[in-house]
Amino acid sequence: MSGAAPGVDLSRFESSLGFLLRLSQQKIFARFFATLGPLDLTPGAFTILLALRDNPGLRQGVLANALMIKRANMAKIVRALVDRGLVSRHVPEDDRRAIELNLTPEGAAFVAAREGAFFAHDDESSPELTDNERETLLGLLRKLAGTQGETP
Amino acid sequence: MSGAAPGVDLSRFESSLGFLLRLSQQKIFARFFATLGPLDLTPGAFTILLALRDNPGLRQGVLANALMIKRANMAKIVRALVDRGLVSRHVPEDDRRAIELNLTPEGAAFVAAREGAFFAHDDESSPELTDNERETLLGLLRKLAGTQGETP
DNA sequence: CGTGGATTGTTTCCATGTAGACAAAATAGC
DNA sequence: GCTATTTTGTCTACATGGAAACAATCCACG
Repeated sequence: MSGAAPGVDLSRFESSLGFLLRLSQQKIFARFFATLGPLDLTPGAFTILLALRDNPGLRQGVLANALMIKRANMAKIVRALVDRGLVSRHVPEDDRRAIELNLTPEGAAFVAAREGAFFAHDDESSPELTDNERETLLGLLRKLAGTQGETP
Repeated sequence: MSGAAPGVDLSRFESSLGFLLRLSQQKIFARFFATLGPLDLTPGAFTILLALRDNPGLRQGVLANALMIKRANMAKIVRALVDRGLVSRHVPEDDRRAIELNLTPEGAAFVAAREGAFFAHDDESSPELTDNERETLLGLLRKLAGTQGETP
């Protein structure tokens, strides 16, 4: 159980989805940071940039819901991205409460320069699994996360 | 994509293991907190109690490694559990640096009173999946997390 | 039209987890 | 035996994410 724990009985957790998800996510993210540290952004922030690349003008709250990021936290991350000149804000005429987000030219360049490494690393992030197993896992996670079947 | 995000194109992430793991874990944990809030402990801390129930006298660092919790954080959680009277510490004679952990009688009662609800909730935590799919997912996550095949 | 309720993003405070530094103890190597 | 290195747990400073409260704005309803 948890490869590095000889002699520790964690068998009770082997059927716990919550536990296994946490462990798996931790493992994948640790690999991310070990390899892509120089990305200069957390995976979450980079995901936001990617989402804006594909969805220009998206409202902040809509993006937060889509990525399951809380509004308070999204405000902070967006603030940081704006301060870095990667994202720009615009208040739409039809809703003075809202904020629409776009990548700046610098933001677009930032994403273009790093996207390849980001996804290449993700593709190689599960050497424990065969390609077939990985695809199966992705499919099940999509279903669990509610991402399956929706199209833009 | 992410059921609640009509009109947002997140298709680029549908093959991202890191993203899907984070989303899934978030979803499962949100369900945990919504249902088992009165558990009075984070899932992680409860997991520690369960692990100690099954592994009495385990060394703190060994437990931290097994559960992929950083030493600094483990020290804090254990401190809190000790302060609550759920866990006791003992310095072993053969290594004065180390600390062995055990459940107190209160700790054991705490676990016994809540374990059923904890795992029952976990068993019901993925209504999006069939039983078969859930078993497949568990198997793949065990493989990914490196928990497969090891026995006490 | 006016009011109550809902929505949107922000801020502050809090909780949780980590990096790095440290001291004490144990181990490895000569 | 001695010294350098590693291990173990703790503490501090920091980072990250969330809850709650709030103001501004929008919407629903009478």
